[in-house]
Amino acid sequence: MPPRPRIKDVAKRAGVSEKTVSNVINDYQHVSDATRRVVQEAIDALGYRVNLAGRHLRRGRTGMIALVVPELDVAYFSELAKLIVTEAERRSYTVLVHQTGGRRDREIAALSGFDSDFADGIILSPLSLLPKDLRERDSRLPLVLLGERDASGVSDHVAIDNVAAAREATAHLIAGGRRRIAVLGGRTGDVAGAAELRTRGYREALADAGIPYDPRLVVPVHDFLWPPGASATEELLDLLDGGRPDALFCLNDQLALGAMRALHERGLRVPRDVAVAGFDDIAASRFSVPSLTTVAPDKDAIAVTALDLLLSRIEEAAKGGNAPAVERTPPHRLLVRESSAASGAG
Amino acid sequence: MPPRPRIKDVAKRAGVSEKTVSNVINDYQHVSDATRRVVQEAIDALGYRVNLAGRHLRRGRTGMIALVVPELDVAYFSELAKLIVTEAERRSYTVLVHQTGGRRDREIAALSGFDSDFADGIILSPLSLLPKDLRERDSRLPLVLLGERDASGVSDHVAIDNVAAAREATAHLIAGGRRRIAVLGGRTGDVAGAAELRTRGYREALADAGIPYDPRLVVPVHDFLWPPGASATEELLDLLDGGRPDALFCLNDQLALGAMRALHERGLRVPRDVAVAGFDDIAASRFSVPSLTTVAPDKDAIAVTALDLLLSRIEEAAKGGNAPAVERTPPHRLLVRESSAASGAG
DNA sequence: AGACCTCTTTACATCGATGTAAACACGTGG
DNA sequence: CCACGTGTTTACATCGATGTAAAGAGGTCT
Repeated sequence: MPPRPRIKDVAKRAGVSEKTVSNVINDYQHVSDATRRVVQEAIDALGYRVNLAGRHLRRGRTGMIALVVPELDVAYFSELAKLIVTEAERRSYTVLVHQTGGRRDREIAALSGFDSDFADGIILSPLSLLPKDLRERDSRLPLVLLGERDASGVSDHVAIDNVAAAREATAHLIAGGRRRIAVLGGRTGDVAGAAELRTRGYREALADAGIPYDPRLVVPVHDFLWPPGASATEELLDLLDGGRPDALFCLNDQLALGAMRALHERGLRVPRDVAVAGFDDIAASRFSVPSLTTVAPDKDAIAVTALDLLLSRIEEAAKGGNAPAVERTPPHRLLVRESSAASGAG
Repeated sequence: MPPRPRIKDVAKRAGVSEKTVSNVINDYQHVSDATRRVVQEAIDALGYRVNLAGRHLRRGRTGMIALVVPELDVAYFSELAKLIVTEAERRSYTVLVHQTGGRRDREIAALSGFDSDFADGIILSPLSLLPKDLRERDSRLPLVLLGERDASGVSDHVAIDNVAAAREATAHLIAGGRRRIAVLGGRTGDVAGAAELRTRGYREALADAGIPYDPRLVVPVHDFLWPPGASATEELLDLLDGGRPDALFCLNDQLALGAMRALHERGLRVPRDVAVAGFDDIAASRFSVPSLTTVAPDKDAIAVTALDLLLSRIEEAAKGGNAPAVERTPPHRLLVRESSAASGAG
């Protein structure tokens, strides 16, 4: 089989210059119809396709963006990845996927494109990144942060209003007659991560209802997955002297599903004995038994907004601009399902 | 801020030629320690990082592989994607992710690298691709197919033994006293897709046990997701004259979870009234209520094998070789959980 | 006819890194 | 002392596409 044809070969065959072929490929305005036709025929005949390495080198842009998430198999991130890949494709960008495992060193590496300048921009969903890491970043690579508060105002940021969302979810549980509401995955402290913000919203809702805050009900977990959800639940159920919760607000859906599993094993009924609410609205939550009440971030909006921001940053960077960082807050809503029906007695 | 340094700048600063810098970067053997040190210092001082576009153009390889799956948010694929991305990274490759939505035209486009020659190789998990599409493929881009039978022997292929796995799962249900076993997502026909192969295994198990085959119990579905699982189940439960199934063998776990949800809504208990088994062993299946019996393909082995094959193909292609297509069959095992406990009466 | 436009096409340099092949340096053995 | 080998460094061409600037073609207006 012959080697892949190059622009040179197309030019030769069409009897025009290489630049004219390039002009046809790139839809340059001033190309006569006749020339265009001849060139196109040569392209088709030879089966020519542009060599992206050459184009990238010359243009200085790759047409790729990096998507960096903690783990691809965590439903929230895979659902988001799906949307971002799809949306990027619509805009003629290809997505490179990296995983950090939530490790700070990996997240820092991502900030500067993993020691290469390959992607035109980065969408990063950090877990452990500190504000100072952002401030100390020396890369000019366009960057959009997802989901965690960008305390430094250093880069564009897209996240729902975590405090408000958590407050609504907690208020909903309270409205259902629950009083001892635990937070799985909760964390207090001044790091402004998703866990802290959601915990803050929870405390605000308690305060609104005049319910005293019991720190024993805030259970940090290491991974936001099923098993920690189950074990945190076990732990809570062992609380004595009336400390046992009548509701679990889980900071993501996997924790909630793990929790429901543990409740089931203890013979407790959801929502009769314990109400459960989650966060993220992953697809599985609609079909669990019982179905899970959860906060649904508008993932489409998140994906579209992140790409809008990133691509306009890329535009801007090409022109040498440097506009101030932007903060976007896509909507969310509370989806009430079976797991949080009002308690009978109260 | 100064522009990004190039090899030229490093060379100037270190007082050596550009090629020597390149040699240092690429760990070329014959570089004196003194030179190496000087160059490394210049690299560090300037914060030099290779420009991949330049390297790619020169080398003719990009260091990227494309992973093409139907949908990233389908748990089986996102779990696989996680493993493949991780494994590729270990081998210094970066992964480009594409989604086909299971559409044949997209899968065909993937076969030749989506009209660009960007990736060094492709891992494709097809749903609708036909054997003839493979035979007609004119690209020499290294390719590994996942999960569907490569009837044509045209390219490397990695898949578990779907027939045997389905046979084991079905036999397990039969051993638990079930006699009317439905197949959700089943399909008869001669296309050798996963659905057909698994259905074949199911029929073999029935034959082994001397149970007559009832075509009404084979319910094709369009998407392998929860809602079709639920609606197919509704349909089966409406079967009259003793046609109602006492077990559901679902060709993936999402179908199974949707089915369990539908059973729950009809007031049927799993496994007492109806046993359920799935396929794929997605993480959620371990924590559903009841937990789901399922066939667990060895996903690690699949990921590692696919990368082994692909990378050696890439090696080989660089040398102009052309070894015959390879077929690999990673192991699988049946995970028996709550959803398929033996029926009481029988 | 000549000056001047606009539209189309082209020659050439360039993006950054690296393979090739040759030059250079330093020993060793005859 | 010179030929030769091993190890190290370098000049130069090259990968493929495209931006720049200028040349060519054809027409209009005076």
